[in-house]
Amino acid sequence: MSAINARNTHPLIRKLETVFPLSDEERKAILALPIDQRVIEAHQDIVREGDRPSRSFVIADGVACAFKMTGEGKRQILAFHITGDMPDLQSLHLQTLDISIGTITACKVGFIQHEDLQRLCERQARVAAALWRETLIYAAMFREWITNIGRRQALGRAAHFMCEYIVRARAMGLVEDYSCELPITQEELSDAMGLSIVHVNRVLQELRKLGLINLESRHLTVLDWTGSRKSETSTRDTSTCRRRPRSVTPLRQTAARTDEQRAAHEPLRPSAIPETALGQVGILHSLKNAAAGESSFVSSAPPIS
Amino acid sequence: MSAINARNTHPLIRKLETVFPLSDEERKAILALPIDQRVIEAHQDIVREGDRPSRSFVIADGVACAFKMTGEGKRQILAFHITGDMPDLQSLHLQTLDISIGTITACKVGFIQHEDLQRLCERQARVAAALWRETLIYAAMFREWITNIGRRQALGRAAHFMCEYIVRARAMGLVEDYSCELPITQEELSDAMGLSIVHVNRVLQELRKLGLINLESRHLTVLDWTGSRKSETSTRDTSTCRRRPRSVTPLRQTAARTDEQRAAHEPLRPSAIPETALGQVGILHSLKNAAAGESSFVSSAPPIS
DNA sequence: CGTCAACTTGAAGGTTATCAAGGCATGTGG
DNA sequence: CCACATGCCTTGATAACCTTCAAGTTGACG
Repeated sequence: MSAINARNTHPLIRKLETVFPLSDEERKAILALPIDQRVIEAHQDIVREGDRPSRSFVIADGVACAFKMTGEGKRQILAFHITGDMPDLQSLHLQTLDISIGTITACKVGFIQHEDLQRLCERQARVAAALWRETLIYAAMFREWITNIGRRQALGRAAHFMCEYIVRARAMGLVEDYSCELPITQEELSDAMGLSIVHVNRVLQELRKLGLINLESRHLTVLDWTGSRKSETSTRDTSTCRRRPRSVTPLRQTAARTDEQRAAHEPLRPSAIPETALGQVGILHSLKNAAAGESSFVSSAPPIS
Repeated sequence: MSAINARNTHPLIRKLETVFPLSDEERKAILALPIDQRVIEAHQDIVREGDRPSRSFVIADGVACAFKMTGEGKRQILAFHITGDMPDLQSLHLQTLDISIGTITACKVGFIQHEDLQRLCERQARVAAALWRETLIYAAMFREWITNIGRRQALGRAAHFMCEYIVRARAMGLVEDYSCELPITQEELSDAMGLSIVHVNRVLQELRKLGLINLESRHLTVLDWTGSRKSETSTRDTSTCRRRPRSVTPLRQTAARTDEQRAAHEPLRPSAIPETALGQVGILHSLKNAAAGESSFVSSAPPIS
């Protein structure tokens, strides 16, 4: 809310400018898009699996989520969407939606007709590319999400989630001092992380006890971003990796963070501490890549003091 | 192998034609792409997390996988890629790779320079859209994968996986009578499904015991696709869904399969049996949506007798 | 002051991981 | 042709992690 109305710009422009600065012409073209703005109250579905929307939408304010239901009636939340996101941008090319999107908090939502977007894309090639890129970034987030759920246990999973969320919020300027609104209930968190509510509750308490996060009245603060309390780098031992013995470097991820990449983001780089702590290795790395291929994603956000 | 060499066409053309028929001009443009074909042996990385490739590649034959490594050295496989796939197409717009891609079997791989692809996209708008769509389909697969790992337990997870794999293979014409090659070890399966090897082994045996699949010497057959052994539709009861009580229709997925969609795919439609059986509800539904928005994805494959 | 949603806690049981060992096929060199 | 190694699959026992059930607490709000 606050930060958003402060900068009174078109959410789409803000979003795209986290990638590259727009030309006047491009900006004008976006501002010319007919937008149908609405407020949708909390806990409502905006679109549903199986719909064939003729328009997409931007979230101008609030938090929404994309989810699927299992045949058994279990819900899996796939992503939380914040200001500037276009959660169903894919429907521009994929007619039938494979996900539902619902609000978490009340949301200000701007609907844009597909035809208008299509026309914009035809005329402004760079904008088209930026939108494509946007969908690719979502895909990268999904990959991160899979890895988190598939290969980390509850504590690390929650820690990772918090980091990821705050990095994303930061890119939209919603973070100050590693601190942001997190208007998401534990039930919703559990559906996002593939855990039970009860266990999420316990894990969050554990994170608090470890002095890693502060989470109260829907406000999240990451206390130990840099991983000052590292519990030894010992886990980073080759012997840990039983799998894939033929591979040249099983712990490839470590190697993948080149010095160049490291240097570019020093202030935000989490340390190489093991799963149990915040500041998890993979997070920024992937998100950063995903976001901009480059530094722009992170560095376009206001610097953390 | 067999089926691929039989139809001796450009893998990219075959792939794109699962979406819509190409014009002669488009076909010519694709055939004119300079491609660097190579054979890469099994269990080798093709590209790695952190790389900044200047080219993408098509898999002309064989199976590869996209994966990430955790800080702890655990591997999560995100997708298996078969003939016709372009696993790192995203690198066309996202400079730094957030995943590694390695071969499972020996692969015939065709590398295409980004500049050439870019030029193709500029000149053939429909091809550009098709490629964009291709990346969107991958994203839909990732979403399906998240749901599978996050909200299903081992047996259903494995069942779902088998269905998904065979549907994908089928779209490339690699399936006959619900039967295809599955040259993937249990270890690799475990990294894909977020389980331990031991447990994957047990779950596969369970599926065999239930008479749902046949899996030996790297050949998979789905025996009970239609779910003839349904164990009552009883799970489809509203009371099952404790979560999200405010939502209008919690079991939205059911409703989402409209009659129209149903009719279009009757022969392949899995029944609405619970998690424990193959022919899991979500699979075709999402994949189908993801794939074509329409029927084309599935129906372009040779019909199952 | 009562209600409701969200959060919290304890106890019990189920699913899945881990450890350890054995089996079976394939391939290689002597 | 046999000994040996290697990769993959299999099995049993034990323990850890997480879910479920059941109940209680807290805070916001009318």
